[in-house]
Amino acid sequence: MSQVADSKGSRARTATAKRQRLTAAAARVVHQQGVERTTIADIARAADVPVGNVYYYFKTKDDLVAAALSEHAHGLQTLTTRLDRLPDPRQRLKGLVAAWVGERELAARYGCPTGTLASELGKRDEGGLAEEAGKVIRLLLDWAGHQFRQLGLPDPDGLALTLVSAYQGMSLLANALREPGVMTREGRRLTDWLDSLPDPRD
Amino acid sequence: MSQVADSKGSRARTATAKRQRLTAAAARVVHQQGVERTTIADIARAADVPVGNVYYYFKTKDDLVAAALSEHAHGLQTLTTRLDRLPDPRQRLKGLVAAWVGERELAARYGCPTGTLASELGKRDEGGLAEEAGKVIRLLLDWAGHQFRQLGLPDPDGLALTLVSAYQGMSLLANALREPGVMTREGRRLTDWLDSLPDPRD
Amino acid sequence: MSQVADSKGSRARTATAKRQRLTAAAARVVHQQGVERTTIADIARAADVPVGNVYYYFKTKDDLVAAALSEHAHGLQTLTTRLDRLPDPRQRLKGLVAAWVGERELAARYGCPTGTLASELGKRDEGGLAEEAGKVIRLLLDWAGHQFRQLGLPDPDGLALTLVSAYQGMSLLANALREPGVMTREGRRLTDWLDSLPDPRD
Amino acid sequence: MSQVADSKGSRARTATAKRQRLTAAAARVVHQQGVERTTIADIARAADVPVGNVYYYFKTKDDLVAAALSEHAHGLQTLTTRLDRLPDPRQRLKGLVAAWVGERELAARYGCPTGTLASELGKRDEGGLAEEAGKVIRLLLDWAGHQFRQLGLPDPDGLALTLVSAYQGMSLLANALREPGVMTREGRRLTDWLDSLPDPRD
DNA sequence: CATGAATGAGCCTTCATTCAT
DNA sequence: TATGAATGAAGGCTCATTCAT
Repeated sequence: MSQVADSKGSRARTATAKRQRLTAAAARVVHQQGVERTTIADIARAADVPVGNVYYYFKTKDDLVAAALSEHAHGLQTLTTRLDRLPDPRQRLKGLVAAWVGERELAARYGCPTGTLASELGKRDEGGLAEEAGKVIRLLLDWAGHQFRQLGLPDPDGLALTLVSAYQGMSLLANALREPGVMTREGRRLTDWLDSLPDPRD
Repeated sequence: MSQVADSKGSRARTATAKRQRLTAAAARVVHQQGVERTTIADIARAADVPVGNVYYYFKTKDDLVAAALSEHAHGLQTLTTRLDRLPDPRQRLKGLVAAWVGERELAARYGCPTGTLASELGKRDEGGLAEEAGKVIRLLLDWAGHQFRQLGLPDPDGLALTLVSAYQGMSLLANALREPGVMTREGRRLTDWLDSLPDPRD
Repeated sequence: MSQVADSKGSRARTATAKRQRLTAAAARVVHQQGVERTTIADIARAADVPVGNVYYYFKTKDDLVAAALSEHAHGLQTLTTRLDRLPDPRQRLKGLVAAWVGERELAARYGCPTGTLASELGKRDEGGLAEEAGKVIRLLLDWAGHQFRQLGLPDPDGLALTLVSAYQGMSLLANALREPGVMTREGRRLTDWLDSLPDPRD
Repeated sequence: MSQVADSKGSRARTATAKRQRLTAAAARVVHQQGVERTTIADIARAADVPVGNVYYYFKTKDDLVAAALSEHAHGLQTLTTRLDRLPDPRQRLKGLVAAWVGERELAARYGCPTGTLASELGKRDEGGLAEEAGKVIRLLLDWAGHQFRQLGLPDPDGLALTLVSAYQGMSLLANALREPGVMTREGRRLTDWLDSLPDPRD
């Protein structure tokens, strides 16, 4: 009994693992090369999966891109979940900024994964992937808005917009100029800004 | 003789006009569709030039992209030149922000022409087009830095970075969320910020 | 012990049932979609059998097509066996025509199962399936020839050919024109023709 | 002037010739192999055109099939136009039958070009090619109906249906049985039938 | 210089068939 | 026997680029 279960479980586990490998590879390669320049073969190679087999897990290339997107969303949620353990909303926001700065090398090389993806997908008409990318960014906006709200600040959503917008801007510039230092500098500015905000709860 | 001259002149003029039409078309279409999704045929059609003829003016597709890039650089210079007529650096910077907000519909649909281009080109290794895109953004940074410097503010280049970064961020978010309102809101914030900066020259 | 026996028996019965389900599904789906447009997966789905399992019962796709063919042959024999119960050969032939007309909706949508299959398989070189299809049609020719012979008519095989040919023609036209009425009209004509034939036995 | 005209003409002629070659090759190869088993490469090879170039003339494979269909329609009209020169409608109809019988070898090998095409296309849902095939067959029905009408016979369209139906049936059987003799025998029967019809105009 | 046509490499996707358990 | 997964060979189609005139 347990053998059968194990057997099935192992197969399922393998299948899931492969799917996961493909998703992760898609997220990584698409971040690095962009959607259009990324080949199914590229992703298959990165995931060490035969090309033809990719289609067993993802019906189309767009499905893979969607998976990459949700992988980024997942990474985002992992981060915010971790930050949520911090007691103070302001600390959480500063932790977010710190995380961004921590990724400065990647950002300087390839930009923000979600932002560049949204940018590229935004130039499409069909598929609905652009909307999907927008949703991932909204996750971040919502979380940040929640923190600002907890701080009791007026217009928390506006503040979130400013924060996330600053992140996207600094990522894009760091990337365009190939200068991780942009992340450091603007990150510090954001941290200072967060510190400067009053805490009406006092 | 004069006929021949006229003919040549007219041809030359025509030729120049064609080149210009192609450049403008490339800038427009690439902004809308992105580099990879844009076909030489797309640009040729938009410029009303036969496909085969494009290659007389541009040796490769990358040359056309470079032309699109310089077209954006040119547009940028036209704008800053106009703003330079304003007497006050602060007014010039606010004029820049106003210009950005004025393009909010386009930004919400396709993002910042230069920013999205830089983002897409940044995912390439070869060609040097990424560097080219960086240069165009630097033009903007330099101009803004110049204004902040004229205002006598400390760290003018840092302020320029913050300003341009904010622009790229708000364009990307407006685009990702398909909300021109982001441009309006963040534009107002930038204007307020510019107004809030001291003028050490006083 | 009896459990094991039952189990085996049930399995065997199940296995046979599965084979039968696959055969029936193949006949149906191939009739509807044609050989080339039909996927093993299509048939497996229609038979509610896992794809991988199909190959336990049929070594190749062609084997499945052959099974579909013999399924049609079987259906044909079921029909002629039923008609054979009628006392008069002329009644039997008219019964055949009536059966054809009874299938007019299916014929108008997908043509004669055997005829369209023969037509498609006829465009192959290898495999011998074309011959197989020819044999099924010959079954019909033989049966009809037998009836005409019993009627004592001269050239009974020629009459059979004319009859079956008319059936194939009207099926094809009904299908091409998507008009079941063709079956009705030509069926009536065939019935009248059968009635008009003399009965030399009188 | 004439040089330019010639030059353009020659190019146009070449292009047209190539298109024509592709159309003819498509008609031929599709007749022999069927739609699904025919690859673009097959047609390209038969027309001696590089594969990639095919798409300059035909946007999709279906376009090529449509071209093959209209090629058959064209052949049909060439035939009927020739027959129209005969003074008597009955002679024209008998001429049609004779033409069919003349093609018996091809019919025995590959069936009626239009009929088998209609049969294969009829198993599709999309594309509208099935309808197109139906139209080609209607051309034949209409012409035949016109002849019967000129003969002053009652129900001329019904007679046309019977005639064309007989043709499709005998082609299919000749093909399925691989016996050109079927065409001869049934052709003779049709000729006799046409002769047996009264001429109400007498 | 202009232009329709040509070329070929490459990409996404499908599918019959096989494998591992 | 059963079954999800794996594999690899095509096939349709696109497109940057080149050619011939």
